[in-house]
This record gives sequence, C-alpha cells and structure tokens, in this order.
Amino acid sequence: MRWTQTFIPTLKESPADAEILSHKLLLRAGLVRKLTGGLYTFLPMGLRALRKIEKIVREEMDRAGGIEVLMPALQPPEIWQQSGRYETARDVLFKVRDSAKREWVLGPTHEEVITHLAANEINTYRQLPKNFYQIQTKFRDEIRPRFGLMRAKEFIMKDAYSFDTTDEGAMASYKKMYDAYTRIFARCGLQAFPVEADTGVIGGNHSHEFVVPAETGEDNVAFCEACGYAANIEKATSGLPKTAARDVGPEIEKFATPGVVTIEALSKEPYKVAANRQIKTLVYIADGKPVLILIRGDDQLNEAKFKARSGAVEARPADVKSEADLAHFQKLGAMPGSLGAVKNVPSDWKVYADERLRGANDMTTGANEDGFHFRSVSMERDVKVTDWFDLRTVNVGEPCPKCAKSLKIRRAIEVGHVFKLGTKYSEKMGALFVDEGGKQHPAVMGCYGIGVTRTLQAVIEQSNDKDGIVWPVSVAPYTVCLTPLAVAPESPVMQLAEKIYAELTAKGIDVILDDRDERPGFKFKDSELVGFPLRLAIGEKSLAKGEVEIKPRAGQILAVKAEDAVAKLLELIEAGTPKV
RNA sequence: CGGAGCGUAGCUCAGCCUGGUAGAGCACUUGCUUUGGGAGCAAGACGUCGCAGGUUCAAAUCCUGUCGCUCCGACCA
Repeated sequence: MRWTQTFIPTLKESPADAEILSHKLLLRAGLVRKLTGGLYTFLPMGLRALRKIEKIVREEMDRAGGIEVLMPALQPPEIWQQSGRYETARDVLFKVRDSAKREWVLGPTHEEVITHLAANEINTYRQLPKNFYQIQTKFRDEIRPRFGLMRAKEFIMKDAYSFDTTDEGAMASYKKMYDAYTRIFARCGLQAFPVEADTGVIGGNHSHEFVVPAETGEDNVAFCEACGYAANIEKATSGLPKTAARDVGPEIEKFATPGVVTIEALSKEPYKVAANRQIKTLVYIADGKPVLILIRGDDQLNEAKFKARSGAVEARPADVKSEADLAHFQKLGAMPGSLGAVKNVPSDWKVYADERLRGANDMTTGANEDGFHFRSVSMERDVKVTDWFDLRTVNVGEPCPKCAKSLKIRRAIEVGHVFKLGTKYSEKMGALFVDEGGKQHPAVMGCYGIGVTRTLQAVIEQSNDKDGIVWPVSVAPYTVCLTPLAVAPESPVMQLAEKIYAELTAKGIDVILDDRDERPGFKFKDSELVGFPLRLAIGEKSLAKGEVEIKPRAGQILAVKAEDAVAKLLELIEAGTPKV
C-alpha cells in the first residue's frame, strides 16, 4: 500500500475529548474517529490492526476445536423472556421497534440465540461436545461509555459457547478455551493474565477473567506474587482470621450513645469500642425487599459479592431521603448509625452476615433506638442470621488465602472472560440431549468472550512511548514502513524503494510505502506516531555509501547494505513475532 | 440518575468577568525558498460563536431553557 493511496489522518495534537493515552493515540494515529459518544468509525489503520487480532483469535479458536458461525444482532425479545434476562439485563438491552410496532432487541451477547439453536439442532450425546463461536458486533446500552473503545455502546466481540454432556466434559471445554485465550493474548503481544472472577448476571459457577494490568483499567485485581493467586476484587478473599472469640460475656447491655452515628465516633472517648469489635448494620433493598447486611466495623461491604452470594439481581443501599425506604428504617426503629440486628428485626427480613463475624462475641452494635447501642453482643446468641456469606472487600496487604503472603491490588483492563455456565440456559430454553440409555438431560454449557475492539485498545495502552504507538509485529496495521526521502519516480532513492517494496510484498510482508512528498522529519514523526514496528529509510546520503537504514520502532537505527535490507527485515520480523 | 467541567474555523485554544462589526497557532489553497527529525516567507480561503427563547439601541459575552461531549460517582455481561 502507498501512503498517498490510503487514509491516515494523523493529528499533531490530541482531541480534547480523549482522556487516556490509548484513546488519544487511537485518534492521533488516525485509527478511529468518533461518530458520537461510544460509537466509532474504524479507519484503515485501525481496521487493519483489528483484522489482525481477529485473525489470531480465529486461528486459535479453530485450533481449539471451535466452530465458527454468525448469529443475528437483531433478536426477538421472546428468547430473552425465556431465559429471564429480558428483566435481569434490561438496563443494557437496546430495544427497537419495526414498522408494525413490534419490539426487537439488539444483542448484547448471544447465549439465548445459541441455546435456541442447540435446543433445535442438538438431540443426542453423539452430537456433543460442540463449541460454537462468532466474531460479531454487540450492542450494550452502557450508562456511561468511556475511554474510546474501552467501553462503547457498539463493539466487536468474539463469543463462544460450548455444549457438553457432563460436568467433566464442560470443564475440559473450559480448559481448552482458557488455554486458547492464553495463547491469543500472548500472540497479540499482550501481557494478559487470568484472574478468578465473579459470574455476575450471566450466571454460572466458575469463571476467569483475562486482564491486562493498566492504571486506566476499570477493574481492580487482588494478586499474590508469591503463589500466583489472582482474583477480581469482586471475588477475591483473603486469609484473615475470623473475629477472635472472647470469654462468653454477660447478657447484652444497652447503653446511651447520644449523637454517635459512625463507627469512628464510637471508637473514640468515652466509648472506646475498637472498630473491629463493632458490627456494621446496613439496610439494603435487594430485588425490592429490605434486608440487613452485617459486617465488621472495620470492613467494607462488597456489593458484587453480596449480589453473587444472595442471588439478588438488584441491590442498593436504602436511602433515608426516599419515603418508601424511610419506612423501612422506621420499622426497625432507628436511623442509620443506630441500627442493629439484635432486636426489632421484622420476621420476614433476611439478615446476611459476613463470615468474619461468625462466632464473634463481645461485640457492639446499634440498638435500633436512636442514641443507643448494645454491648456484649454475641452473634450466635443474640442475632438471627439467615445466611453467612463472604461479603467483605479485600484490602492491600492482607494475607493471601492460599499462601498467606501479602496481597497486592492493582487496576486492570478486562479483555476476556470465560464462564462455566452449567445448565442455566439449557434448562430454561430446552437445550436437551438424550444419553446412551435414552434419557434426557440439559446440555452443560460454557461461554467465552473476548472484547476484540477493547483488546486493540489494550494493546495500545500497554505498548507506546512518547512518540506514539509501538505495535507488536503480530497486530501492526503494516509491519514495515518504507520511507524514501525522495519520491520523484526517476530518483535512485525511489527506484530502490519500489524494488524493495515489490520484494517485501512478494514475501507476504505487509508494507506501506510512504510516497508522500514531505520532509524527512515529518515522515519519521508520522510513522512513529502510527507505530509501524520497522521502518526502512532510504536517503541519498546513505545510499551514496550503498546503505539504507532500518529503524525498529523501539530500537536503534541499523545501517545495512541496500542489498541486505530485505533479508535483515525478514530476520527482524521473525524475531519480533511471539512464539506460542 | 447525582456531582463537576466544556461546546467559538478541520484540530488545539484565546475572547466572555466589564455587551459595541469574531481572533491566534496548526491544518488547508497558491507562489517562492527549503529538503535526514513535525520548515520559512508571502498571499488566500475557511464561522448561522451547539440550539431555542429572553433582556438590550446592540449579545460569542448577561438571563432562562434545551441538546451534545468529557470526567468523577452510581451501574456494568
């Protein structure tokens, strides 16, 4: 390709609406342009990089036994009602109406469609296992699209769905995808690693995210450098001990705490109740019903864990400013700051307590009477707990749950997610097969996603320098930028450039010939901004010595004999391609 | 949905407080010079100042509303 024949609108300055580096570089290097918030046009350089990622994904999915299909983005709402997600995922569902006023859904994901297909087409164990995948555009009504391609209303995803006859089979399918993902990200030149993850609304019981460490990421990941434990903060646990039991204290005792409504105030004079001897009582509205959540005073509730453990689809703190919620507090008899679960808890309210409180005694908590607390509270004796869950958020420095060394936390970008789904969808949508004995069972499913457009941006986020993008060879829009410093067709410089261009093209190398009649510095800056892994500069000065210059994007200039240039480039390309 | 900020040339921004005929740099067009790290000079073209009301002799500027964008939070497969 000749530079003048394609379209690479580079920018010297960053557009004002880009905040993070990778977003700025996407725009500055002319990879994408914004249509409106969360919607982008891919320009030639962005599209080529995207296609290269897709090719890697496709090759690895095929190698892992995936079967490529293409499902409709426009879907009937009925299948979403059947799976139950018409309600649970309603916030992200784009809905449209046709001319007959009938409603349709723009697919945010495809469990419903593929399970519908499986229900119709898979009948016998002889047809299993199967793993279908596609690379396709998804639509999600994100409340707040962010950071360019990182969180967009419309994006490209590789999604795969496995169907197995048994749990063990499903785990084997899961493992295959896990391994394929490891290879895919490695081949994309990305430092990505798997972390244990929450399954969220999608359901299921076993899940890993593949994340790329980056300060601009939206996920927090807890990890242990000693043993390799890594988990999303929504899932992570630590090896902290439970609250130490003390000698069984006397009966609970009410005491006056006028004006004291915070853990901190109660920990000071004259009360001096350490935060780790307090029970924090939160009123939450879970799927419309009030519940109490108890965690230790020095811990923070992890809402994701609460939803995952309790099965609640929606959960939010009750708000005293809302009249409906205020009634709940009145029922308990106190406002936040004096709440507790010892007395006055309506019998139909569920009470969830964090595991760390199990067995705790000699605790202090609100008396459900403004201005009063109870002391000498025993969880066992005085509180009726519906369910015990791990509900607290892990903090930096806590002991690793596996090896007890210190945990670290860092931000990361989620680029892939693998789930073992079980039979949630196959049961609801009738994806059944008959076994050897003629008995019917729901297929055991898994689903596996890679955010292809997000992966593209993650590569840029992780691979850049002050001059621009530094593409890994495997996903660069062009591998070699051929830069003749004179472009008149009859000049020796341009004639040599044309010759090398033809030779590299014949070898199957993606090469772009910068045939613009621009000054050298301008062309160098542009090629570095776009980030081609290798640049071959041909100028009169060096050519007088029979030499040309190879500049690896992240390395030093190499002067090589003109006749050796192609061989040297091929060698560098080979050396720069990740071996998986 | 709550909070904050911003909408002026293709891009980055100034002008707004204190109302008086719309600016700079980059990019673009033409010419000359320059030619190994985002060139110089000259000439030129490019705007319903997001939109709609209002106040005023007069509005980019003040007021009201509205739309859009960005960030923080909430939410998030």
